[in-house]
Amino acid sequence: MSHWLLKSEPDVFGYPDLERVGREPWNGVRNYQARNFLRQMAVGDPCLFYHSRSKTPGIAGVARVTRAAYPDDLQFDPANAYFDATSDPQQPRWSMVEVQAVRAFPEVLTLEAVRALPQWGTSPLTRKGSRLSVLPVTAEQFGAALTAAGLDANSL
DNA sequence: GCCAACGTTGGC
DNA sequence: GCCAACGTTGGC
Repeated sequence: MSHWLLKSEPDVFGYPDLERVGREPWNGVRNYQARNFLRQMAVGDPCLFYHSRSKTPGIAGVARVTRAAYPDDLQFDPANAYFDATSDPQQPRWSMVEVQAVRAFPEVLTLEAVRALPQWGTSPLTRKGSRLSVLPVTAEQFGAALTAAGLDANSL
């Protein structure tokens, strides 16, 4: 089992939105490195849900992968902002997974608080200028984030 | 293959 | 809203 972190802008789609809808296709990823991570995700993998471009950037909750990578349909919709005219339907370029809300953090674990966790020193998340929107986290990083948020990793 | 220009991300 | 950092594009 692998652990992941997904970034989302709460003004567009925040953790409360995921709780409201239950399951959500994680579409619109248009970065090769992030896409490759999406393709490595397995059903059941836990994900930290991160709020970016927010007044208080940080981890808002835990999600879980409910469907492994499949073609992102937005790439074939000319009316959609994520349309990619050069993607071959026989060999779709972009993938998405489906995720489900698992548990909200009691309060957002701020980026500042994440940076203070020694396990996170090597993560792209805490590196200045990092724009990777889907990234792997170690089990240690995942556990440390849950503990810092006041949750028991075994209670998920 | 290089690299400047551009558009986007994301913390502040 | 600002701007540094980044990934992508396209001229050469």
